[in-house]
Amino acid sequence: MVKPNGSRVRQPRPAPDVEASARERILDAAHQVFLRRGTAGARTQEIADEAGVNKALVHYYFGTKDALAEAVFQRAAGAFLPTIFGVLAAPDLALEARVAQIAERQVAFHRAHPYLAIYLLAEVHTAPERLEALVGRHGRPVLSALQAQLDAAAAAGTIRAIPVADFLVNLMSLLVFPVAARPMVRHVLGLGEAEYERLLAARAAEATRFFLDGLRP
Amino acid sequence: MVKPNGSRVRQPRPAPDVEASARERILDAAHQVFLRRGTAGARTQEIADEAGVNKALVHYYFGTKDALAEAVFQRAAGAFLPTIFGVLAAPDLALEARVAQIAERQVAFHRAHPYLAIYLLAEVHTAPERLEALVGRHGRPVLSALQAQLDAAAAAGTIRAIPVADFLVNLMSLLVFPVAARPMVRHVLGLGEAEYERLLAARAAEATRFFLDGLRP
DNA sequence: GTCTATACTCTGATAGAC
DNA sequence: GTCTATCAGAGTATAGAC
Repeated sequence: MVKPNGSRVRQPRPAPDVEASARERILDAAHQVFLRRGTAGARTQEIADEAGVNKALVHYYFGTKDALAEAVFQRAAGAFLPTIFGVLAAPDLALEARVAQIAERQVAFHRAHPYLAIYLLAEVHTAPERLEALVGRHGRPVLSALQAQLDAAAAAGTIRAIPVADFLVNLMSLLVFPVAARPMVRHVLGLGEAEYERLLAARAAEATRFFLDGLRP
Repeated sequence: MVKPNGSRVRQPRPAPDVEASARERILDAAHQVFLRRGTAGARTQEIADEAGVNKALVHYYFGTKDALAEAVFQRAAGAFLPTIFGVLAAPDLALEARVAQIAERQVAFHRAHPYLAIYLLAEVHTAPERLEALVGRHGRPVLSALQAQLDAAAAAGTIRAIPVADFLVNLMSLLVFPVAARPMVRHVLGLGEAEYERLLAARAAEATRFFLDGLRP
C-alpha cells in the first residue's frame, strides 16, 4: 500500500503482520486472562506475561486496566451478539430454520469460546454500565419483526401464540445455560469431560427439537 | 442457658440473640458483598463496614478472606441445591407435579435472592475446586430414580423418551438463565424494571408449560 | 515502541491494648 | 471479643532511558 511518491497511505488499523502487533497481542492476552480470572481477579502482570511484553506497555496502549477491560468486553459482546441477531435479522427465513440456525451457531460459538458466556454474564452483573456502550438499540427492530413472524405462525396454527420475550428467553436459556454452568452441570450430573463434550455436541439438535416441540399448539 | 453453679453450657452455635452475633453479622455482610462485587472484587473493609465491625474482627472469626469466601459459597450452594434436589428426592410425586414444584420453588428462591445464581455460576467458574467440598455426591441416587420415572412415563406414552441429563439441563436452563442473565435480558429486550419483574412472576408457569409441552411424545 | 526502575495506593493480615 | 494502629505485599500506574 505504497503510493507512487513513496509515502504510505494511513491505515485505519495497521495491516496484520505475520506476527500480531504488540497491541493485538496484549488485547488477545487480556481476553484470555479476563475470561479465566474474571475482570477483578485478573492481574496486569499476567496479561503482560501472556502477551510477551511488560506491564508498562500495557499501560502505554490502553492507559488503565479498566479501559482494557472495557475494550475486551466490547470485543467479546461484539462477537457474541451477532450469533443471535445476525440470524434474527435475516429476512425470509422460516421459523424452524431460524431456530435451528441460531442453535447451531450458538453451540459452535461456545465450543470455540468456552468461557465467554460466563464471562459476559458475570461482567454485566458487576459492571452493568458497560451495557450502555453496547449498540443493543439496533436489536429493537428485529424484535418486532420476529414478533410478527410469531404471530403469523400462531395464526396459521403452526405454533401456539407466544410473546417474543418468552420466545427469546426460552431459546437462549436452552443454549447458553449449559455452557455457562459447565462445571456445576458436570459436577451435579457426575459427567466426565468426554461425556460433557458429547452432551454439548448433541446440544444444537436437542435444544432445537425441545424448543420447537415446546411451541407446538 | 446457665447452670446452677453459674457456668455456661457450651453451645454448638450461640443461641440467636435479638440482634445477631458479630460472627453472624459478618457472615451476612460477606454474603451481601461477595454477591454484589464477586469474590475477587469484594473488599474486607466493605464487609466490615456492612457488618458494623472492623476488619480485624473479620480475621478474628474467619482467618482469611479466602476462608470467608469458602463459608459464603458453601452456605449459598447449600441454600440453592435443595430447591431442586429436595423436590427430586420426594417419593411418589407425579412428573408434572415434580416439574411444577421445582419451577415454583426456583422462581421464589431467585426472587428472594436475586444475585445468588450468577454468583454461584461465576464462583464455580473461577474457583471450581470449591465444588469438591460440595456434598453433590448425594444427588447421584435421585438421578437414577428420576431416570426410572422418566422411562416409566415414556413407556406409558405420557412423554417422549429423554435422558435424565437432558431433562435436568433443559429444566434448569429455563429457570436459572433468565435470572442469571437479568441485566443482559433486560437490555436486549428493552424491558424496564417493572416489566422484567412481571416476566419473572409469570416465569414459573411459563417455564413449566413450555417444559412439559417440549416433552410431549 | 519497548524496556527497567520506581512511586504510590490499596488491601489483606497481624500486634497488642482494653 | 472488640478495637486502634501498623506492617508487608501486591498491584496499578508513571518516569525516563534506549
